[in-house]
Amino acid sequence: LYKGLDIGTAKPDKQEREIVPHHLIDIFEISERLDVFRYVELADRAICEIRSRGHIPVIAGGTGMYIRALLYGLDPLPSNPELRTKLDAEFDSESGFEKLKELMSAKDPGDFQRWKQHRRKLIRALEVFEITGKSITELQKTWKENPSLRYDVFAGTLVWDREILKRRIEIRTDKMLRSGWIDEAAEMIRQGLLHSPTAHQALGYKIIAEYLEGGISHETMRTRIITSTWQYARRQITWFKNQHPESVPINMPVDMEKLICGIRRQSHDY
RNA sequence: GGUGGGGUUCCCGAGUGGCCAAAGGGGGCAGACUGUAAAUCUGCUAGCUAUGCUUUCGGAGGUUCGAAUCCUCCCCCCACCA
Repeated sequence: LYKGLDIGTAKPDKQEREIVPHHLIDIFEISERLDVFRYVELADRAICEIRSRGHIPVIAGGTGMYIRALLYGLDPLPSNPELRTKLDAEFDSESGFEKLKELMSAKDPGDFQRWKQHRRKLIRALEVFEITGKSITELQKTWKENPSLRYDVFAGTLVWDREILKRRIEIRTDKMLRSGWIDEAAEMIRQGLLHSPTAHQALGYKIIAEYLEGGISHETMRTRIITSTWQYARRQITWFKNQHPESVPINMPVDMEKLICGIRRQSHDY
């Protein structure tokens, strides 16, 4: 989605994009704040446009929450950017967290119990509570109790053998570092990546920043990127295993045929 | 060769007689997840025929009712001196 984070987020390159047109790439500046809701709006629009041309859209990516939100929808929870900015300023810090807990345990004990260790979720719950006077848990019930797919999809979760996956992450990291990731990161940091609202969360850039400041060696940086990527991959495994009943496992690389057949079937349905 | 410091559970690292299968961190494993999600958070992490037992704190002995902790010898590592 973000401009500039080409190597670090492993964007498809020019050649790949000539073969398969990609959407929603480079549509945000790193200084922009992004969230699931906006993503779903944009993805819906892109899907609609692709289908209107008689083509089959393929949703690819590892951001579980975004994909689930696209496929199952979001409950109509309100948001208020100004209020949120205010709440963040007040509570999104070590010291603010204690105040937040006190406030929420008084105002909204249910959500407080649910998220008492989780600063961000508690702030979001407070935001919703301030706007609606209701607990976010209460308002999320529609999705929880009656999840239904918004699109007729064939969904597959790519599953690699763990040892092979680890090895692939290592190879991928080295490849990215050799392709100039460090220079890219330096440039992005110069443009304010570390203080960006959401883009700074892209994996690896903060670790590279530490290396550039001389805090850690090249090898330590490399190892940490590999470890974080691996941990992220594990979170993805958990997510897609438990949050996507519609998805079938595609054992890589042997089940590629299954994936292709699934996509073909969709195209016949059109 | 001499002096000083050190060897702790997968790793780093605390523990200097009982409350120690051993703090804390890392890693690993499992899980959560509705507007910052490549983020954030939670639980478990010696073994077993488990409210107890067995093995574990460099190795071998010893002191003690009781040792990761004290003593002796040995093996390795680091720093400084030569």
